[in-house]
Amino acid sequence: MAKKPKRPTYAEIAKLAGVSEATVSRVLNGDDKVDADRVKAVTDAVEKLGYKKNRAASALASGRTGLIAVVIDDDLSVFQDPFWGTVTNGISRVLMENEMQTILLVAPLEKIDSPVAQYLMRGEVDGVIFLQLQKDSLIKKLAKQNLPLVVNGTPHSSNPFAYVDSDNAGGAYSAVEYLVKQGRKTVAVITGDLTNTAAEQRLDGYAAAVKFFGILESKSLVAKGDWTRESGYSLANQLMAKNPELDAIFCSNDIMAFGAIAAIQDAGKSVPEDIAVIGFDDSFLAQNSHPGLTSVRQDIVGLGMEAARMILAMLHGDEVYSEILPCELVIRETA
Amino acid sequence: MAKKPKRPTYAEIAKLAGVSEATVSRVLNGDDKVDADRVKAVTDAVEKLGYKKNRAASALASGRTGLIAVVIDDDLSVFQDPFWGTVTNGISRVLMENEMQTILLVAPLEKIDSPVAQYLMRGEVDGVIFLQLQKDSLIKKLAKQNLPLVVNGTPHSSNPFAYVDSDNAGGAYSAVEYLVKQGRKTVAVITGDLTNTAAEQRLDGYAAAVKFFGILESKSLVAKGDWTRESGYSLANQLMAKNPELDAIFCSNDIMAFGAIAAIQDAGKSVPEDIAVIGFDDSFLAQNSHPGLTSVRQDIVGLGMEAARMILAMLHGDEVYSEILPCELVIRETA
DNA sequence: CGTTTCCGTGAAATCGCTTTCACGAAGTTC
DNA sequence: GAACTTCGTGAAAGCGATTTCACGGAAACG
Repeated sequence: MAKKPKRPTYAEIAKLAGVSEATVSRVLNGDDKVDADRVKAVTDAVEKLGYKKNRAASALASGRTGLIAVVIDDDLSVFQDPFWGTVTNGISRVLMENEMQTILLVAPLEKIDSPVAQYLMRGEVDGVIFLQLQKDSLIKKLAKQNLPLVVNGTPHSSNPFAYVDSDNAGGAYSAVEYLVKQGRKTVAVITGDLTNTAAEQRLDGYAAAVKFFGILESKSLVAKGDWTRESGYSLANQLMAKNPELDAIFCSNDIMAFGAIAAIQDAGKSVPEDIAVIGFDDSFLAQNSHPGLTSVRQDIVGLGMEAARMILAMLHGDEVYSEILPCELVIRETA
Repeated sequence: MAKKPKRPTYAEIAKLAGVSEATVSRVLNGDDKVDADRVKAVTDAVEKLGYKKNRAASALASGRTGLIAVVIDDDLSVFQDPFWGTVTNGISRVLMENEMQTILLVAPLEKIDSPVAQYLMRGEVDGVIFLQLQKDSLIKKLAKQNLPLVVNGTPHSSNPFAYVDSDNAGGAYSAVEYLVKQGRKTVAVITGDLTNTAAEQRLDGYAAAVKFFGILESKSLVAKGDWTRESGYSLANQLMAKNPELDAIFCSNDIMAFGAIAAIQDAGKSVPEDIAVIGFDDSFLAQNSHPGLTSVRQDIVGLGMEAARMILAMLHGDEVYSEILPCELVIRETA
């Protein structure tokens, strides 16, 4: 057991500052109607004693725990994808700066009455950030309880909660725009699993750019993938077979892009000379591959930081609106 | 603000069970010397009321927060590597099962008096798990305070704290063993940054196997890398130049293995026909590359789970010993 | 049997902070 | 200048558990 170095309490501060404990509390919680001299006296005393609030006592008295839960649905793969780790990093950073604690909940959320769900509903945390969309029913129920809540990723329908997401459509658009400006005429797309809003939006961005720049629009240029390398490989083969003119492929993630590149090379063509390839995510993979993959980068840490800021704003009672963060095309060798 | 659904307290349980609050506390905290009938009465009441302890109140009264901190030194790259996310996943899972909360601290730990360090020393958590080795001074100071503490990774010297790590040496050994059994005669190694104990151990494992199986030992077969793809590439070239007989390379991580493979192929040789390559980590990269990389897999989730179990044991007052988890060779196409 | 130990139990104090409430001083109103 | 507000402040009552302490009865001892 850790030995407890006796920490100062309100009693000592109050004595040293010559005020009541109530006033100490007011000062420390930013109540504005306290005489300036007293505020000074208290802050000085706090400084001098190196005082830090006891979170447990504070939580007990106020009912606010100072905890924000980050919920990750634990279907194995989740944290294997560095994406979520990075988002969490951003969240943690912002919360810490604001004296809030990030507590991590990795668990299957299948049922609305799972232990985690109950935990959240019990008011053990001041707010929740969901990484990726969960069962809507749970989220709605929590929202109804007025528990501050932010979701990472765009929901399917209009929803009673705020979310943050990358500008998937914009990112896809800029990838296609770049390809066109490089002189590519026939740009295909390999989508992700379209039940996923991110995949949908990336396809929308592609379609919008194709239309805007007036290059060939064709159903045969749209291949529906499922995020896997295999789908990238086989769909790239199909695309090449159906479209002899094909000179560029935009893939909705990096993994599929690698599959596509392999297919292109196996077909005896070269990247980017014959066919340019752009991925999405600017993953570790993209950065460390050979040739370097041109890819759309999301501000992943930013997603986390923004989610955290939104939660803090909600806690503060402010009105909060969903946010879309811009993406950026990172140009390497494949396009 | 979340509305607080009024939760039951000891008072109600005590009334319903016909005992004092003190007894309720005893039952709920597993004090064994309580009359069996009363235990039954209390547990029944708890069940019936759907009671859950208020953590803040409990923490305030007992001085135990129920929180375990997971500390990650935030030098950017950290959570980019899915390794730590996965470890954290394991930790969180075990702690949650034991009604403990995982709080995430992502912050630069440079100074011993950083905010995070102070936070930890202030007794805001019951225990700490460090992901990767931190400044020894901080850890030692915390250990001196008797704060339960587990480190992921092997420390350089004997230390006053417990750690968990993978059997790096064993993993490397088994990789070389496999290569030898496949008939390879001249096996080189590309090490990681040798100031790192994991890199050191992997090299030791390689050396032990080379000696044991009686294959060629030579300084020219040991190339000192730094974990990067570039080092893998250039060192593989050097190795090939110096050793015409070279027919296998064991790399201390997957990234360098990919660099090596690129070098081999650029030299007009093929993998694994001419030269076999084995990596370490069995990363996402290894699983999704083409050709599939043969690599040494660590039980990453296991590392986290074990660390969590160790912390719990310490909290329980048990003697705890460092643990080394076995690695497993995953055979794919490159060897 | 009388006396001493041992044990399970409840009353009450306590943990450290927040918040309500009432009070007196100062500021307004007519 | 009486009556009414407004405002900053401290006393004190919680928040909901844990833990100390003392008590009475049962068991053990002589």
